[in-house]
Amino acid sequence: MISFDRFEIIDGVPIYLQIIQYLKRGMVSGKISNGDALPSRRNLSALLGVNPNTIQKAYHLLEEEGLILSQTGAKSVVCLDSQKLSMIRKELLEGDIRSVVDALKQAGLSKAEALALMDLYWE
Amino acid sequence: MISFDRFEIIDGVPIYLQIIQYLKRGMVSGKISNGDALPSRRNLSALLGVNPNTIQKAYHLLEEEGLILSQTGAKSVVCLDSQKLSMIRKELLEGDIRSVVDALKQAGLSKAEALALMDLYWE
DNA sequence: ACAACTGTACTATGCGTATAATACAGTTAG
DNA sequence: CTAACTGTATTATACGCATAGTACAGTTGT
Repeated sequence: MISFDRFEIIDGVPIYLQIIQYLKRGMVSGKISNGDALPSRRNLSALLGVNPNTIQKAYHLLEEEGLILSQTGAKSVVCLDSQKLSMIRKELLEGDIRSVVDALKQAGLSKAEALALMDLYWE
Repeated sequence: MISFDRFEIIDGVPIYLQIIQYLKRGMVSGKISNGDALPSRRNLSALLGVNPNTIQKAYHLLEEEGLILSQTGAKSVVCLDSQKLSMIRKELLEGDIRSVVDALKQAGLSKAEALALMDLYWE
């Protein structure tokens, strides 16, 4: 069963997007694999303290992306292959890096300063 | 006059927050200094293609933070000292770095991989 | 002084996110 | 089989973001 232990809601970002992002990052890291069962919509909503409809929205979008499979009555299940995985990896990492690089450049930092800062904050 | 030449709206993030962030980053980088005049609400709204009320919201919040001064009839003006500046610098950079470090860790990257990726995408 | 600009205020509308409550249909485990 | 769980669907409400339009008060430059 996929765990949401270290999941924390950031406000300002839509919750259903954070859930999708969390699961995709789990897939990229290898913590979540093909065939893994997802928590039920009702369970996860209770665990995270959000509305079941919010979980449904996240799961539904993942289904549309072909990353999970759902059938009425049964638990939803991760549906992943190496091709999908490398797509997600590229999409996620590129987005994360581009946004921080833009931000730090706009703040006037040099590449060296940026790298030093990231090195410092890694712990 | 403060320029918004290289400002581009990202969707998914509230526009008024992007404007605030853009100005703060300009202050941190030194491109925006104490006393600089801001574009009028109407001008900037036309330039960015957004509603004047959206600009007003951003400027109003900056006023509440004490970073700009406005008086009816006259242009708004940046109000900055070295103390405010170091506060903003810390707030901005810490936020940017923390979020990307969290994201990359969650995706299973090592520190070295993260630094290499940032080095690669800096151009 | 006057016209053109400035900041400020207010109402109304639409859209997306999130919540709440309810209902129905299919699976699964005892 | 049956009870408890699953996914799915619907309606209603509330809030924040953004838009549109209008209005008024104060400044600035000619």
